[in-house]
Formats: sequence, C-alpha cells, structure tokens
Amino acid sequence: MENKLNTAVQDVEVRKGPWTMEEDLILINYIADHGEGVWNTLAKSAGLKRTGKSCRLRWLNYLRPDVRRGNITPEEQLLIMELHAKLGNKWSKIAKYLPGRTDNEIKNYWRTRIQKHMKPVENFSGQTSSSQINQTHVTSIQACNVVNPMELSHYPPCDNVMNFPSPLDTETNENTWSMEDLWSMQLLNND
DNA sequence: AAGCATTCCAACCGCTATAAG
DNA sequence: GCTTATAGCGGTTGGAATGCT
Repeated sequence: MENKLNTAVQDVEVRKGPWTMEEDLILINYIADHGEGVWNTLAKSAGLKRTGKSCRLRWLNYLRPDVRRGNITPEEQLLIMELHAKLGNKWSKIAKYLPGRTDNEIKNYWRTRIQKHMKPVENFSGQTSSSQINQTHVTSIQACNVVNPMELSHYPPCDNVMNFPSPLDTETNENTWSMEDLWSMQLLNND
C-alpha cells in the first residue's frame, strides 16, 4: 500500500514552491494556445510538474493579463472595508467588485494591513479572547479605525484606479521579471 | 556592518460544492 | 442516489525583503 503510494509519488514527481520564469512561460504559452481547461490535464499536457491546483492558482493570482499589481488605493481600501462589513470573509466575492484584484491579494491585504490595526474586540461582558474573535463579524466601524474616510485627503490623489504604476515597473532586480516581460516573451514565442 | 525582528505576499493545504459518470 | 474528479474558496505558512537596534 505504502509502496504503491511511494512509487506513484515518484512517478508523478510534483514540483512545489516558487514558480520559475520558465514554468510561467510554459503556462502562459499553453493557455494562450489552448485556453484554460481542466487544470490537471492542462498541467500534464503543458509538461509542467505541477498540480492542476497549483497551475490554476498561479494563473489566476499572477499570470492572467488582467491582474493588476501594485498598491491598493485608498478607494479600493474603503471598498474592501465596506464589502467585508457586508460579506465577511468572502474574498472571492469581494474580489469581483475590484476588477483585476484577486481574492488572495485582498485577503492578504486585509490580514496584513487592516486586521492588524484592529484592537481585539472586547465583548460587553469584558471577556477578551482573540481566538474567539470571528473575523466575519468585524464591523466596518472597526475597520474604519484603519483609514478614516476623512483622512483619505491625506493620500495623494488617484486619478484613475485602473491606471497606476506597478512596483514591478521600477524593478531593477535582475532576478525578478515583470508581467510585461513575460507577456512580451509569450508574444515572441507565438509569432 | 551585523544580527534580529517584523512585514508582506506567493503558494500550499484542507475543506466544501458541483459536475460528470 | 452514489462515487469520483475537479474547481473554488478561505485559512495558514515559509521565506524573502525590509526595517530597526
């Protein structure tokens, strides 16, 4: 039984961890040629030693051409807070209201930038238990402790939320690459 | 300059929902 | 109706990057 599993694992040899540029290109090229399909099949057909799940995640959260990368704007932050107050931790639903933003990005943003600024909610009986705090029930009032709408004027004006520079644009680290790089390579490969 | 602490985010894991057979 | 495969979601973690002392 275990032997069978071990041999199966050896046969498949699934890669984990950060994606390489080569893998990204393979995935981009494959989807450009064949479109998105059954992810497990896609992973095999493309020759990627990744699970379908991993390919899907990489594509949806990073490689898709319409993924916006860069800082969340104050406007977006407000929207996230409002939507979170309404919907709770329904990140995928919240993401639908923010074109180009992924659920993963919004989730990360919420947890690292917003949630950390919230004091643990003391309930009225005086008991405090951070483990008991249901994130879903964090109110927009609490969320507004992070950025008061009145303070938005402190932020630089954002003419167009769909048009701001990606931090990758100024990336000079030669070990990283921008999506523009990847897509231009993809186009070259497909000429 | 070095070491430590903190932040941030890409990616993984486990679970549920849904579709197909 | 049951089983299996796949997609999708939300929570969590590992490690690189950054900041601080």
